[in-house]
Amino acid sequence: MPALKTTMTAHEIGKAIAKAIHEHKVLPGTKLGEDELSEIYGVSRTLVRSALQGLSHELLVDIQPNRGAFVAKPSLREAREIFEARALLEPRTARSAALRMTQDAARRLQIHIDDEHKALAQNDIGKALWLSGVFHIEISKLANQATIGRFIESLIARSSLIIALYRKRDSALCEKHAHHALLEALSQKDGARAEELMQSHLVDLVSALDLREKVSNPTKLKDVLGGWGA
Amino acid sequence: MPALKTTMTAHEIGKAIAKAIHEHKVLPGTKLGEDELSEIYGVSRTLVRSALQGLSHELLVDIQPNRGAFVAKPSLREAREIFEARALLEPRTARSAALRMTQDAARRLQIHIDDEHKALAQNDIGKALWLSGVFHIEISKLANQATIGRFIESLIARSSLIIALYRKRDSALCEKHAHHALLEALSQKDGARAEELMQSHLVDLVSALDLREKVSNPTKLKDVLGGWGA
DNA sequence: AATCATAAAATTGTATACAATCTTTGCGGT
DNA sequence: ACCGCAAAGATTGTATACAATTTTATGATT
Repeated sequence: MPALKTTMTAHEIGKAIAKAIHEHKVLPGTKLGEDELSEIYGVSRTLVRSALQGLSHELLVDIQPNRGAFVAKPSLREAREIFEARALLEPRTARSAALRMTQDAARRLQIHIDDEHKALAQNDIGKALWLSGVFHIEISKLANQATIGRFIESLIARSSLIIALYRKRDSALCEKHAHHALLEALSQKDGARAEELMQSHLVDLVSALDLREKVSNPTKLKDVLGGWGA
Repeated sequence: MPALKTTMTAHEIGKAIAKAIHEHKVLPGTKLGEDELSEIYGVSRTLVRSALQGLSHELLVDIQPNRGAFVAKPSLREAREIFEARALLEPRTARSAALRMTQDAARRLQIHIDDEHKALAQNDIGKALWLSGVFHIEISKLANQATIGRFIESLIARSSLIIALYRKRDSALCEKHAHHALLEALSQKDGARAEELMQSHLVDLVSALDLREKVSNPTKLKDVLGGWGA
């Protein structure tokens, strides 16, 4: 058992909060009070603030001056942009990953997929969501392009916010077979197929979202509620 | 004249340092001491640290634990990755920008180009470099894709580090006409041409760099210096 | 009862104080 | 002279104290 660390670093705290966000343990809009967090992690507000500023830089939390930090609520516009960016970056990255694929990587990804299935079997949606994101990140790491990989990582983190906000009712999260098929293409070093699969996988992800403009126009509130006593 | 601000915010300090880096006022590897900066900007170390952490997140500065912050020195590998990423993102973004081009934007970009020429005429290389970067950023803003725009902005900022480290001797920075040609294509809403021009412009930028692997292998030092007294 | 003004409480923003770590300097030994 | 070691100095890391702002609670007025 590892010696218990005396304190957490700001980076670790940020990671912990990011994971909670990714797992939908805390939902968009949730206030992240500094005192509360410093209590939780047993550190002073200094480190908490540092962590929150880091998350704010990744657009995972929204820091409002003098009001505090809140889990970000990406707009519809941002949501669409993020998945457009993913559609631009990830398929190409999957292709690169396929070309550099190794036996060892395949084994690790297979274990990862098994974990995803286990989490789903236990109805641990949050964990499944997180693992699903990590799967995409692992692929981008295989492509060995740290720069683009960082972008993808950032996009995936924000995607979890979008799923929390805009998921269609009773839509499956990640089709079980999608990741498996991807792994297969990668294992066979079939770059073209990996690229295609990733592209369609992302389309599927978007299709599980409702990114239509909301019609609720406040000025029409009277129309809706006007006939209450008639 | 605006009322003189009592203090700078962390964000403003970060911007100021980033601009100095971009303009090659401070070169890669330079130590950014906290006391020194807090003296310069007239704030406590708290804000300086916040600013440095922000810059570190953008990979513009490298924070070494217990040792301090230094202007980042991207490796050859990173350098190549960054321009690969730019080649992936910017041409497509230029195309989008062309489709949304307005008279007003054209005017602003023209003024921008004039400023670039002025800076070059005055031999103010630093300012010219900065303006050149801002030109690319402005185009990406026109594309109206904030997400990808942020990525591009980050890549351009890091590019200035790469230029500082790897520029070939006496290579022209930005061919004068390149930006002008781009503006022309944009003004004509010729997306395809803008995309092409941006692509070749980036190729030109890379060709002004020396991204070959350095041959200096420490084990061969003896070979090089062995014959000193013969 | 509802609303606005005001005061108290809570929270964030910044500076400072102290602790931990690294760097430099000076000394003694070989 | 040169190397290693130890103490002093300088710098970063964290916590706390105080200031500024927002939020909530209270109460007077219409």
